[in-house]
Amino acid sequence: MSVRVRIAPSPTGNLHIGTARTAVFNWLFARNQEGKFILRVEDTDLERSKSEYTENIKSGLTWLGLTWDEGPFFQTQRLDLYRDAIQKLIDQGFAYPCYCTPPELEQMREKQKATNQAPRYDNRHRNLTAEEIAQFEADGRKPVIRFKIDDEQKIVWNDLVRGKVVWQGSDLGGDMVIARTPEQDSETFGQPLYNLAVVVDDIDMDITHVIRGEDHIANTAKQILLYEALGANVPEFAHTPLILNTEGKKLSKRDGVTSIDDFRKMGFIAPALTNYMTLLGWTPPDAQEIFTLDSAATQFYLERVNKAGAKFDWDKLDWLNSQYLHSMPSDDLLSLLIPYWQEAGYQFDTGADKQWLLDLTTLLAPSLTRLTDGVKDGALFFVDGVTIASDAQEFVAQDGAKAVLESVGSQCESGLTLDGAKAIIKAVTKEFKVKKGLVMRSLRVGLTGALHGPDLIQTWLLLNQKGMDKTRIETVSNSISN
RNA sequence: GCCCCCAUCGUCUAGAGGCCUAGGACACCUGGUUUUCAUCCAGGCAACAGGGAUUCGAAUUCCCUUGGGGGUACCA
Repeated sequence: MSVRVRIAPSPTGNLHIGTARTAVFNWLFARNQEGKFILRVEDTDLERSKSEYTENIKSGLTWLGLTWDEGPFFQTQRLDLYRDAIQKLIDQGFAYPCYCTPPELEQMREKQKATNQAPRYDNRHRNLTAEEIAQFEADGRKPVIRFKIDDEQKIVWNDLVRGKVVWQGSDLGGDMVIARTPEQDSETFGQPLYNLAVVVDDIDMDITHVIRGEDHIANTAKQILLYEALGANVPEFAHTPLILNTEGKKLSKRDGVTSIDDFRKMGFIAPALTNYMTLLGWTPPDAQEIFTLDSAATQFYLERVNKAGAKFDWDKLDWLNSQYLHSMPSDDLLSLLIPYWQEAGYQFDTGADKQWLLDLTTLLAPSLTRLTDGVKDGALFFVDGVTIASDAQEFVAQDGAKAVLESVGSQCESGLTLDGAKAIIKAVTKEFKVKKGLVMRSLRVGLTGALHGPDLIQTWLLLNQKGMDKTRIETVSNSISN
């Protein structure tokens, strides 16, 4: 049987890094096994689900390169399927109506906690008589549907990343709710709940491997029972470790930046992000740390996925992102940078300025960690005018600097070449009998207002092509007193 | 509380009984390259949670302790 896996996000928020990482593992596994990767939107929580989040999830997965082979499927469009399954479970005696009210359940749990017992449903309505049911109905109570979970039974599965996992039925919290209270009088039961819907869908979609976060382990035990009651084959399960925050807790929306959208806006690129997410819990056999999704897929095995949670490390992500940015062809990098520059309001013509933009990209590339650094570093080249840093001001106040700048400034002409620039620097060094360092550093201050920056002559050439060198040098030299 | 899972440098990890004096990467520190910053290169610091058991031999197997995490809904 061919492999079929799925990513099943719930549209209650933007695409989360944890969901994305699960998607990565599923995608890699599907690719490795030449199987199918399916997208299913779990929107049975009508209260919290929003279509804008669905769009965000789809665009996020696409941006990351995690394309799906089938779907997206929506659970809200498959309600009949769940309804049939629930009815079947009731008919076959696997499920029954429970008329307990939320306050009653609340009270029951309070009592259990008070006596140091595990809070659970005590299965009190499992064997209601027809008379009792009639009485509840007459009282106007509406039932939820509960699926019987035998306390005595043991649930066992061979987890593909954890090995054998054993669960005791009694530790599952009692008979589980699979359908909510009906909202309309005509209905005998309401909306399906997560565990039921997941199983029905996974059966219907012939899912062979369920790869998901470790936080679902307890659900797996419950779901296996559902598979069996529905007479379906139980798929393989693999529970991946969680991504943890700095405190070592499960990364949640409250940890600030967690949505894929946020990472994109911060200047991370998709290949670096997927590379990093993969590395969080998995290492390729060859120990290579920088790899594409495609190459990882060729050697991806669930058995190599770690068991322990992994803390999210910004430093490592930054490093990976910078590696990608540094090794990328200039025109690729340029096209990534352009949107950021445009958003910053920088004026340029992508046609006429093409070569200039490419040269600028080459100049800036080694200093980029995130694409957003290109905005900061590029300001100098797109925005006229210069502000002088205090240490630069100080440097340029020394003897000779002003004269050097005035001399260089007077020699600035359009059409400056590399050799021309070198010749001017050499001539000025000779003329004033100063060290080359003084000329270079003064010139840097004259051109950029700072003591540090990328290659000076290239910087000069680029500014010259935009006619910004002469006036800038003059502005700075005029600002020097004496 | 109860149940489950997990445990190697600060972080991500390699390690399936002798190859481990525990390897790599990030971060950090030092040096080199550079007019400077960045890049790049070279080097350094730094870990098997603790205790038992098995074994000639344990980071690797087993048990206990400790620590961390997850779950415990008419959320997903």
